This record gives sequence, structure tokens and C-alpha cells, in this order.
Amino acid sequence: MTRVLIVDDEPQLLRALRINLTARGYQVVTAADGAQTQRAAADEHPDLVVLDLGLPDIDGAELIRDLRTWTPVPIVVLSGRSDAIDKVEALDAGADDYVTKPFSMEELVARLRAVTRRLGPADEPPAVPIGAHTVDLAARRVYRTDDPARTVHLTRTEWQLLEVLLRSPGKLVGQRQLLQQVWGPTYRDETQYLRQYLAQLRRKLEADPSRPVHLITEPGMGYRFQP
Amino acid sequence: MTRVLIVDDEPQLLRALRINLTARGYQVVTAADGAQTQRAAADEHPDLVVLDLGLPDIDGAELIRDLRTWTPVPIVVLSGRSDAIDKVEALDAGADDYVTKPFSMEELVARLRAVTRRLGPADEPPAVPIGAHTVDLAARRVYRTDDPARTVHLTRTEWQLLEVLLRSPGKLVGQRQLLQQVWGPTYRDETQYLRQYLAQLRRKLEADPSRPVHLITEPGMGYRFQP
DNA sequence: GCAGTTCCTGACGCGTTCTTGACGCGTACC
DNA sequence: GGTACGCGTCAAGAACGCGTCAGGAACTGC
Repeated sequence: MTRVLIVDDEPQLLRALRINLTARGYQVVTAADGAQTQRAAADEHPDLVVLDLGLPDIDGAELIRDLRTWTPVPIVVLSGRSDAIDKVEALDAGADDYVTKPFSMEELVARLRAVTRRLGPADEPPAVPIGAHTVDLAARRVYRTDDPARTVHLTRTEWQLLEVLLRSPGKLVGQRQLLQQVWGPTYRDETQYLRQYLAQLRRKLEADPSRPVHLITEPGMGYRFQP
Repeated sequence: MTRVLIVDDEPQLLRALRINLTARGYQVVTAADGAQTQRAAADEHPDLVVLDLGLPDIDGAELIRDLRTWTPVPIVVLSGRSDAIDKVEALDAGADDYVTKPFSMEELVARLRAVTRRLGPADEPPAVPIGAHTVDLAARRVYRTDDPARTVHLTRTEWQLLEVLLRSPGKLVGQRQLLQQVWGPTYRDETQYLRQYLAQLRRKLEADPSRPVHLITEPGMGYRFQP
């Protein structure tokens, strides 16, 4: 099921979108301003963002650029303004489509289908082995590979952190990106959180936590999950 | 350069689009009906198709569906009809965007940039070979070309320096530019940093560090990455 | 309201990385 | 042939970032 994040500061339009998209089989989460959007985009990892411009706390194009620094999620903009300059700014900031109000709901969902179609099989690895354990992202479960009955418990923060790393196997994930996606946009410089929780993940997953082979530190840059 | 196939049966609009897109750096090929479109899409391998609905020989949605059976090339539809039903049909047939006439040229090219951006990263050179090693900029990883399991570790400063050089393959990069981009505006004259770190990069990447063939010094000017 | 867990925050030691200085060599220019 | 400049190399101290521990705050379920 496609999970869509709807961002709008008008409650009635938010309500109308929620009802219509839910009826069409989308799973809906909502946000009403820029801060909530950042938060929700990080916490809920939506497959799609529907963004109404004209939020109270931040410029729309600014918000799009900010999101684009750390997530490639498709963004469809809703706006009452039909000037070419507004469209160009939003699209060049990183939006994938721009729909002007008033719009037909049929057209909107057709455009949502069009932008999500490109992502195609966005399937994620169902179970990743790390050392003696296996991480099942979908089931939110970690168990010993040799004895699936024995599980390891991870806290919410540990899960979020691990998930971001596992989504880019072998690739370096920057400190700011990790902090942004796990703790939110206001924690981008709190690198001690990363040290803290990476150490915990290593204690729970690595065979020798003091000599990690899967959760690698790249000093000054970030961390890397090595399959 | 992006190669775009423009499909339109009105010569004047075709001409206007050709002029405008050529001026913006696109390479333009054209077609005037469905049959020409099929052939041109096959022969010219466009990166992008701009398709005007209302062709003489075939229904637009039909043509899109036909193209989609064998090519994933992005398709942006132009149309005089603004009914939701038309948009839905074209988008669901496989179009990536739908622009109604009259439209601003600025908006059109912004939308072209948006749809090509999605495909862009696919054909970017993610891995650059240097001697016996391969540099993967996206993953921030250097490994031996013959044995990807064996990696070479680069520090943050080394990465920043190497990245600047690799972004301009074959071109000379001035000392000041390097210092500026890696260490910041206040270090423009600290050329000993360059000597220091270039030597380290050569030790880690070049087969014979004392006789570099990829990281070349241009005395008095700067350095050059030779692929 | 209570107990247990989870999260936040500060401090400290250690290893790596960065910075800085000095020296020899080759080349270009005088 | 001499000299000055720029480059490569080596070596050292300084600075930074990381892992770790520990205590208190906030949250959760009962």
C-alpha cells in the first residue's frame, strides 16, 4: 500500500484529501506546517508527499530544497498560484509535479500514480544478516540466525537509526542525514547521539562490539552499513 | 546534452518549440505523426519525448501505451484539452506529465527538467577507475578493481580533495580553487596543504606514487585528474 | 502512583587526523 | 654556472572526533 504524506494548513482541504485518498487505497499521514513535515517525512518514510504551498512557518520552495537534501521521495505540489514563476521555482527546488487549485481529484490521483509509477518496485530487503543475527525490517524483528526463536530487542530510536543505515547498504550515510532522519531537523549537530546509539547497536548486533565489521565509522563523515 | 523528441502536427508550434529548446541547450529531433514518432523514438534514442495530443493518424493515449510497451523514456504531454478525463487517460497510459495549452515556455522546460532529473542519476558515472583501484563517489568507497572486498581508506580531507579533482576529469583545477573548496576561503595560499594531501592520495591510489599517471601536477598552476 | 525502560546530557581518555615546520631536489630563469 | 622558486617528502606537536561510562530526566505500562 502506498503511504502518502499530505501537508496542508487548511483543515478542511486536509480532511477532503484524507477522505478521498484513503477511499482510493492510500495510507494517509498528515502535517500542517514545515516542522511537522520534516518530522513526519523522517518518521513515517512516506512513498509520496503532497505539499500545499503557503505554509505558515516556511516558504514552500525552501521546504522542498530542505527535504531534497536527504530524501528522494516524490513531491507533488498543490498551489493556488498558477504563475509560471512559482511553478518553475517549486519544480527546480526538487518537486516532481505541480497542480494548481482548483483541481479535480481524479487528476490529482492520476498524477500521484504517474510519479509513483517511476519508483517502480521500491522493494526493500526483507531480512538482512548482520553477524550472527538477522534483521527483519518489515517485521521489526531481530533474531539469531542459527536460532530464530531467540530475539534481540531494539528500542525505537535504535530501529530508526539502523533502518536508515540498512536502506543504503555499503554506502556512507552522512552524520547530518542520520541526525535529520532520526531526530529531526533541529538536531543536525548533536553528533554525540550518534556515538551513543551506534555503540548500543554494536553491543546488540556485532560479534565484537569493540571491533565492528558491519557498522563502520567513517571519522568526520558518517557511518556505513557493510553487509 | 539532453536529446528531446518533439511530436506535433502543427508546423508553427513545432518550430517554436524547436527554437526555444535548442536555445536552452537541448538537442531536438521532431516527428509529426504517430508513425514518425515510433520510428524516431527507436532510431534516435531520445532522453525525453514532448508529445502533442491530437495527431492525425493515431489517438494520443494509444500512442503512449504503444511506446510504453518497449521504452521507459519520459513522456510529457502537451494538449489543448484541460478536462480531467483527458489528463487521467494520458497519465494512466504512461505519460509522466501533462501540460495544457496555452503554456509558458518557462514552465514547460521546468517540467522537462523535473522529469529528466528522476532518470538522470541512473546514467551518472558512479565509479571512476584510478589505476588498480576504483573510486565510488556516491558510496564514498575506494576498492581494488580486481577485488572489491579490499578497500582503501580515505580521510575526510582526502575525500574532499579527490572529489573536486574527479568532478573535472582531465581538466586543470587551480590551486586556489582547490584550497578554497576544501579548506575554505581563508586558506587560499597554503599550497603546502595541497602538496601534503596530494602525496597521500598518490600513495593510496597510484601504482607508483613517485611517478603519478592519474593525479598530475601542473607546476605553478594546479593539479589535474587524468582518467 | 510506582517500577522499569528508554532517552538525554555531560565528562574523560585515547587514537587518528590535521596542521605546521624544515629539508633536499629538480627545474626554470637569470 | 648560479640562484630562486616550487614541489615532494619526512617528522613532530596540536587539535579533533570517537568510544565509553555514568547519572538524571522523561516516558511507558501496570
